[in-house]
Amino acid sequence: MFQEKGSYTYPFPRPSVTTDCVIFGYDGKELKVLLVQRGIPPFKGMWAFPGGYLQMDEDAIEGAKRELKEETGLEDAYITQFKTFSAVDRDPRGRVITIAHIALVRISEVRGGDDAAKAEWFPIGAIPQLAFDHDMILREALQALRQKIHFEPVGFELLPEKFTMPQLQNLYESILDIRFDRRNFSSKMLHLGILEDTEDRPANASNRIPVVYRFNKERYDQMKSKGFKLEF
Amino acid sequence: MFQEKGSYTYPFPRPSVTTDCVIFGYDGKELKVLLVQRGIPPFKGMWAFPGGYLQMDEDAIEGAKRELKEETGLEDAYITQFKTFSAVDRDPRGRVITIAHIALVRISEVRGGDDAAKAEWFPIGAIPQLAFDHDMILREALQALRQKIHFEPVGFELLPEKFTMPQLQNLYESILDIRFDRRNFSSKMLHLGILEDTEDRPANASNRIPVVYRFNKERYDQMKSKGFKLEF
DNA sequence: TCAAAAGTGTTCGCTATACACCCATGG
DNA sequence: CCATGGGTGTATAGCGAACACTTTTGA
Repeated sequence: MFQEKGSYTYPFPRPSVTTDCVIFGYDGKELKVLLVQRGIPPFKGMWAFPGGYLQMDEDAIEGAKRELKEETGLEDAYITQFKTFSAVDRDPRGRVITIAHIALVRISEVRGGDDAAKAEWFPIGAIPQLAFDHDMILREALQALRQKIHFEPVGFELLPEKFTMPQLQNLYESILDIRFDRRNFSSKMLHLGILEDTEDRPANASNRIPVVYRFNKERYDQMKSKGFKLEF
Repeated sequence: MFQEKGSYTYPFPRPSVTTDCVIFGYDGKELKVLLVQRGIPPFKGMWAFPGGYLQMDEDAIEGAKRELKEETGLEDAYITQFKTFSAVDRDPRGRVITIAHIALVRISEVRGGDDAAKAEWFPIGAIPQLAFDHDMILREALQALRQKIHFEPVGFELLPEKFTMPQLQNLYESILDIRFDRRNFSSKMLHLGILEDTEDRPANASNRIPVVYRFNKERYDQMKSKGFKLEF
């Protein structure tokens, strides 16, 4: 898969091209991102998004998926390109442009990476100092995620298959950093017609047992193809 | 500005990186795009978006602006990155990825390009066969423009400084390919509070003289910073 | 006076919002 | 029986959509 190291010569200079993955997860309390600690200079010891060189036989999404799999073991998570960062001096080693992606994963399904690199989940509100221009990338990724959640049911990629209305609400509140009224949130969600009552009633903590829902993707795709807009 | 031709050697292969510009314009009737006809293979004789190699001392937006200026003479048009295309086989000459941009210009302000290449405006509904994967790029650019116009006042970049309500409506209808009710469109627009009556009353054709408006950018920025959403 | 284009206001239904009480469970 | 958390309905206001007639101008 990887190219042999060797010697590649071109008549004009070329930048290196990498893909980076801003991997979002949700632990039931907060929105988090997965970061890896750099073991080598530049920015040794600082944290960064998983990423690496784009191979000659893969496109950007494939590259990002490869990075995601190396870091989390996941093969079919939600992943989407969101912006390419190309500032001339963003990497002190030379001209490197990066095609940045957003991935949404269930933290519970993540296993340790193949990489030796130390990886860790950080809450969105407590991000350590980041390498390169990754603080800017994170800002823009968050903004893109917030935009997206208004029109696409992306939240469900972050929750387990079965979830309760309070969990869903808490996720939306974590992502958008605003509070919703319980009654209004619930009725708006239910009226969208994309949630399915699983009839599951698992024993809970010391309080009333919540209804457990599942996201009905078929229904959503069907409604979308008939031209309805989600708009949350 | 351009690198000297020479010999640049790297330990790993690198893709070429280009920027492309989907340049939209509006002639008062239809939404159009500016295309240039390719004079050399591959795809000789077919049409393509203005674009070219990213230089080592410019970032993607600068590259796109440079291409835009070469083709139209314009230096300060609206321009924004929208997606990077990186399919392995998108260019038969080798691995080339392109950072695609959308530019919005006033056709009347465009002058012939520096390039010898033949450039021409094509209505969105009558696009000739395009080189490379530019048909896909156009589809996605249109989609991005349609998304954007719901939340940002991008339409004004395509109209002359002074315009009438029917012109503005026709532009929206051209971009979104739907019809609006005159009364609803007008009142919705006016209630946004971002249009200013110029008091101009130019002689017209054989009918009632319309009110001439101007986009009040200061007002818009002010409202935006106070957290209002446009939503059209 | 006619044709063409532009201006304008009202009604209705839906949706967003604000808001308070009851229910189920475990301790 | 109490504390905790979850479920539910109603009233109001504002916005989007539907809809028709009048005004201005030049020919």
